[in-house]
Amino acid sequence: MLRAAEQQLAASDDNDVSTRAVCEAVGVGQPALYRIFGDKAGLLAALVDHGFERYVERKRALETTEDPVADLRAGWDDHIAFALENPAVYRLMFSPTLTRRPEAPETIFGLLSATLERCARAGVLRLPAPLAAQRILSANVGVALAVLVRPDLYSDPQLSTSVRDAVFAACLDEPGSPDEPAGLDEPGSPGEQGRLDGQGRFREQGRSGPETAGADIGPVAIRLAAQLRAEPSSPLGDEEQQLLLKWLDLLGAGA
Amino acid sequence: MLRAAEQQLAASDDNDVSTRAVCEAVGVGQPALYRIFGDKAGLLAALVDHGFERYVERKRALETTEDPVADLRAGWDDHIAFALENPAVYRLMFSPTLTRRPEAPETIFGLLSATLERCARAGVLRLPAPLAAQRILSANVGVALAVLVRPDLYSDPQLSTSVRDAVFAACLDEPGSPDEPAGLDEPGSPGEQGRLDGQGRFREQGRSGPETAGADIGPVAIRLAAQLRAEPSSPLGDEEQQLLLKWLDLLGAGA
DNA sequence: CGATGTTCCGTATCGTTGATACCATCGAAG
DNA sequence: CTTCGATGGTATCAACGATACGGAACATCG
Repeated sequence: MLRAAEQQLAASDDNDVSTRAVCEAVGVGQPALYRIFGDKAGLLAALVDHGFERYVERKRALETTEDPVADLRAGWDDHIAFALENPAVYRLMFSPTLTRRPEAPETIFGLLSATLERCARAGVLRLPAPLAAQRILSANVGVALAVLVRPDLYSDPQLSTSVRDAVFAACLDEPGSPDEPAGLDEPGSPGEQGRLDGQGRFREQGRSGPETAGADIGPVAIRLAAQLRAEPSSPLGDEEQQLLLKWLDLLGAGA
Repeated sequence: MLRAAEQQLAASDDNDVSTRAVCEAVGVGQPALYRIFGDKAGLLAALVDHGFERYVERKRALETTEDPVADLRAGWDDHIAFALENPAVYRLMFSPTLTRRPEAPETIFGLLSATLERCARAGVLRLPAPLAAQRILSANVGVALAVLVRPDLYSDPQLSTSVRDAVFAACLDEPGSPDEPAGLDEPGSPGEQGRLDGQGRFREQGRSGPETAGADIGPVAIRLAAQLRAEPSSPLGDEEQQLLLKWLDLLGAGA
């Protein structure tokens, strides 16, 4: 029945389905639908949940490499690809007019935050993961809806990648920022979004043990401590500042 | 009649109106509506056009200063403000499920491109205006819809400005790139969504004297805080860690 | 084996909504 | 006064969401 509903949804031009048509396509009466989903909104909610399920499943299937930033980019691109491959369901999933708001987006936030946490562990995340997730997802959905609903207006083949890199650049702290030489990438080959980085940037920290994360915190703590010592004016009091410096030295020593 | 329709639209929870209710509110029969707008989609289209009209009118009312980049930022903020002030109409205007697609968005593109051309004349635009307009508008709509439809998930009061600056940074070539004014605004106070625009946005840029070194402390503190949050294992105790994070946030906020 | 209850399905139906046919009223021209 | 076009309203149709009611199949129990 969900299949039939999705087909009819994709076929219809106004992204709406009638319970009669769905039931007739499956070969049952309307009460069956109402017994199963309780409501038309229930049917649509189930459809949305099914869409989110596929979305999450797909996202989980994306292999996680040792480069969390590359995974982040792949996640963005996969989001766009999902939207373009399932336009009807995507429109429904992110439609501003939803009676029942699904809880799946929180799962999405969780997945995205997980990747972002990996970035944070690598020391390239400049702000808390939840905030970065909000920025990334809102922009991602905006671009997806734009190219989905008005491809005539949003016709730049590099729209997605450029907004992606822009938002990422604001959240991450990459050594060699890609920095957008717009138009170098062949517009005709959008499939390959291009290895802007690649060569295992943080490999030099190298030690494959669990110490890697702690080793990344150290330099940052040392740097901050040095800055604080050089800059006496601080919103903190003297005693607090002393204690903070002590802790930073502790973190810098790597425990 | 448009007023009545808009009121009913704002009142209804599913962003839909019935022709009967609208006509009854005005005091006429349904045929009047169908003679005027021809269709329910026509009524909604007129409503959307009316919304775009106000939007454009508002945008034209924004004074143009000698700083096109500031005007660009004001335009973004005004877009968000319009969305928050007219949620129902905005949802309709940018709803993915629209039968009749209005031509007003092209006017919006024109206005935005005009400001961008001014940026280009000032020598700060890094790419053709139409491409920049696509990036800016798609992200702008995405953020607006996000904070409009799911304020519970997109609760960061700095979401709009941060995405704005990120996208702008990718399109423009500013001498002093703001580069992360995103202080960690207290996550514990999500209730106040308002006024994301901008009372003297980057006032801190006024580098007057030795403060320049202090300006670098913020980002480093934010980064270290993010790393610490992502990496629970720490040589510090829980209470110490909490206090340390609080101080780091304080330093990150620059206050 | 028969009675009873539960579950499921389908037909028929209700209330609402979008959309329209048809008639009434009114003002202007002849 | 008559005629005609225009405008507004009543009644109505078709489709839709939603539900009440009855019947069939199956299981359970006496």
